[in-house]
Amino acid sequence: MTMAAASSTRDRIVSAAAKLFYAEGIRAVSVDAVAEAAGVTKRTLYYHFDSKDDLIAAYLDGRDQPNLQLFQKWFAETEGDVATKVEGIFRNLARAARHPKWKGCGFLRTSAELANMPGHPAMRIAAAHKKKFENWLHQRLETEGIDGADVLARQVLLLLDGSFAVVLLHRDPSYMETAGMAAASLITLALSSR
Amino acid sequence: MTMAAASSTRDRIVSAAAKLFYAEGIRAVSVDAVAEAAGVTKRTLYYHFDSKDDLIAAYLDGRDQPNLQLFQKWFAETEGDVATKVEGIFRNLARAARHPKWKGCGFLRTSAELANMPGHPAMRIAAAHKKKFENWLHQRLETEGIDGADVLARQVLLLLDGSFAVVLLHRDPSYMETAGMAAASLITLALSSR
DNA sequence: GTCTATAAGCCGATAGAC
DNA sequence: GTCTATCGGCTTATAGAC
Repeated sequence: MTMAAASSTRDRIVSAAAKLFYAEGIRAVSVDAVAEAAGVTKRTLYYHFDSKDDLIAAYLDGRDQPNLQLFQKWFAETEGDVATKVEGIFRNLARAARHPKWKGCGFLRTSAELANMPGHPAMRIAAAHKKKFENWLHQRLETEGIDGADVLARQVLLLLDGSFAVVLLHRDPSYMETAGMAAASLITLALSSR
Repeated sequence: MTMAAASSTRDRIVSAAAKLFYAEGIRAVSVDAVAEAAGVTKRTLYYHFDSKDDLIAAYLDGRDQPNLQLFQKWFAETEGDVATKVEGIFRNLARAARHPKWKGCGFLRTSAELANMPGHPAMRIAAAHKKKFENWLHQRLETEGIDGADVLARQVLLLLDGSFAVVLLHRDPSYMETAGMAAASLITLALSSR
């Protein structure tokens, strides 16, 4: 069926774009390179996407749910109180960052590249992604009866995104464990004053 | 004198590059654009710099000391204990981030763009810059007799760089004040257990 | 929906004159 | 040290056939 084939082609293009954009950066990767990696011609790519900007947005949109679910899985499978479970996210992230292909957070790196285009569709997708994580964490902390769970969720997010940036710069994943300790300290402090 | 003229021309090129690279991103700005903004021809630019990569490194190198001194000034002119003085850095940064031309941290944005070139000269300059800030803060905290001042300095750095990334994404400088509160909490906690 | 072919222009970098 | 002029290649995007 033509529709099914179209959908599958589109997926292959997004998948190839995701691999290249994440590995090399958005502006460093040409539309030609994405088309070739996907095994289609440029004309086919432009049939499925209006522009390169449209393709960038599709790349980030495809990473939204998988990334969120990974964080939630790491939280869920860590045993202990909520501070320990949050610290588990940082520990797992440090492990992931030791993989040679790790290149930081695709959402943050894209937003850094598109800093001069605040209204870019990809910027809105990235902002919404980070907000979803913050809201999810807010709920987890509020369930524990923590006062100021909203502020605390933001502080953990700041430590998380800070560790993405710093580890990308120094190539030293131990900063992520240090960030996790800080997050656990702040949460424990809040728990102790319930 | 020819030497003096050469030096001044070089400075004008670096200054024009800094303005454009920071405002629009490294890969979004062409060598032609930098030359035109500096009021020289491309041939003159290539007389002073071996390559665009060389120019990028000169841009970041020129921002190293001014940025560090700004942070130190904000720390020095804030009244109070060391936790309050560190929080003063975040408060001043939040004020700076409200300027319409603010586009995050040039060092972090450059490292995000060059993530696929770990050995790039600009990456080493950026990493050294952040390390200098961390070391300076480490000394300030150690002077206060804090145990684990090295870990604490890293956690403040993580909050600082996290706030650069998050504020750039959401365009909401209040995250910087939230990060400053977290930094102050962590420092106060360490002070109380001396 | 996918192809071949190409437009129109910008990219980093260089040649050679003065 | 700065200029004019230009190279070869790559860029996003499109025309038109099937």
